[in-house]
Amino acid sequence: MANTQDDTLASRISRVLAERIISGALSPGARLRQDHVAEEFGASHVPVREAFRRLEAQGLAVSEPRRGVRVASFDLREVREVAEMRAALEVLALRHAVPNLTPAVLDKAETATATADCASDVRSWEEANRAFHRLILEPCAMPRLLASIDDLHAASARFLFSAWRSSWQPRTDHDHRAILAALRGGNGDEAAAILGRHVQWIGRTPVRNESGETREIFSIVG
Amino acid sequence: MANTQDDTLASRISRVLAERIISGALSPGARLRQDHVAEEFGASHVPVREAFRRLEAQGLAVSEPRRGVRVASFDLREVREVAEMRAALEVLALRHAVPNLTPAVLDKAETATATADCASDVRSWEEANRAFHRLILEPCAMPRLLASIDDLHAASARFLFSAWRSSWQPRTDHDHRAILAALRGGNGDEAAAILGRHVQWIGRTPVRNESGETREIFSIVG
DNA sequence: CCTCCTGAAATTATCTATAATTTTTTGCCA
DNA sequence: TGGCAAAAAATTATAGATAATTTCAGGAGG
Repeated sequence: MANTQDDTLASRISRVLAERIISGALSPGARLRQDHVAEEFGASHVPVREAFRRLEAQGLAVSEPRRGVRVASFDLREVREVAEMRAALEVLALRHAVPNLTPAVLDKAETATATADCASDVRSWEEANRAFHRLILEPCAMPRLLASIDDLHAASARFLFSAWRSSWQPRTDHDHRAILAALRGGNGDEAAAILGRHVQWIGRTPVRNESGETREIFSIVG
Repeated sequence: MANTQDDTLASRISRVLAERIISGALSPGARLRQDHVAEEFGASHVPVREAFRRLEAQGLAVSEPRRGVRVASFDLREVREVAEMRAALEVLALRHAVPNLTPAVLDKAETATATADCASDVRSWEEANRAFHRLILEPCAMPRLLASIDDLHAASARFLFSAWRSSWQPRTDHDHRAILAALRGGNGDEAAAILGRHVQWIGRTPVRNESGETREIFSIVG
């Protein structure tokens, strides 16, 4: 087994459910029935309820008393809200990270960007992109700020996977390279400015729905 | 009774415990024992555990698997972190609130500031101050952002009550008035700039501890 | 054919009781 | 006094029960 030591059952359940919500395996509005989840994980309802509370706090689920828990819905307004919050907080984190950035970290970030550029599917692009942002922000050493940014990245990833369900168009991330160049040149203000603009960029993806109509779905691509 | 309908037991318990943590009735590092809490509220351990998860998400408690839950500790670095996060997010919220601000809202905010200036104790000052910030930010209509700001205000209040345990020195809040003047004059950028600087102001309070030594305790006073 | 109502089934929220594990405390002995 | 072992307490989890509420399916009536 080798999995029963580290942390609590509730947190394992919440991680698995979070992953499913982010990936889109659980659609917005879907009900999360505690007894079904409990049965699936071979657990009782107590840890399941605790997992639900965590998902609620992360904004991935909403709960109405006596009516149960549902996967949170989202719309263009929330995509914009998350983009702006990420811009504000990531800029703050970067400003504090700048004095602690080492060439080694910047090299790792460069590698992450290269990985993202080569990604052939949206899942691996998201993973590499997130790694890039994490790498350059982590040295700010502000745990509460980093935790908030992580939650916003989870929301971002959900929007992204919902827009690019299967297809993915590889792209070269010029912003990431410009940020790295500015950081290497010791120009923290410029790097922060590019990052703020970069994160707020909202991509449009044309999507054909069941009835054959073409809609545009919006997501954060940065 | 009239209290058993509205919401769930778990959320009531978490509200009461949050209130105690913020007010300082529960000190940093204090253990929260689920059975004791359950007994006090005449509840079983299940809703208590759910309440703990919410406190954890709000940053008011920390949980170590198998070792239970404790009231979160904090230090000057976290005070600074919360101040900077508040500055970043409140500025963002104000920028979006500006187009929706009405004279009625600004009048209410002015009243809140007047109430804060007259406050004779730190509790009522904090309440009025929070009302001021809420009033001018709420019209941004960004629920996720406002929820984050609320959590940061809870943390701020905790720092504040810890610094000004009993005493409180009334003060006239010139920043609040300057913000209102700028907003009335249609100068949103200036209002946002003052707000950003205002929230980052960290007050120092000399405090005498048990051994008679004088230390300085820091908190956000805005 | 659609709408509204009703009753059955499902679900939530809660409690009690219990077990296994782990941590903390206590108390003994050197 | 210090260190170790036993006892006590606490956490995490299960199982089963119950009251209240919501959901849903089907039938009566327009």
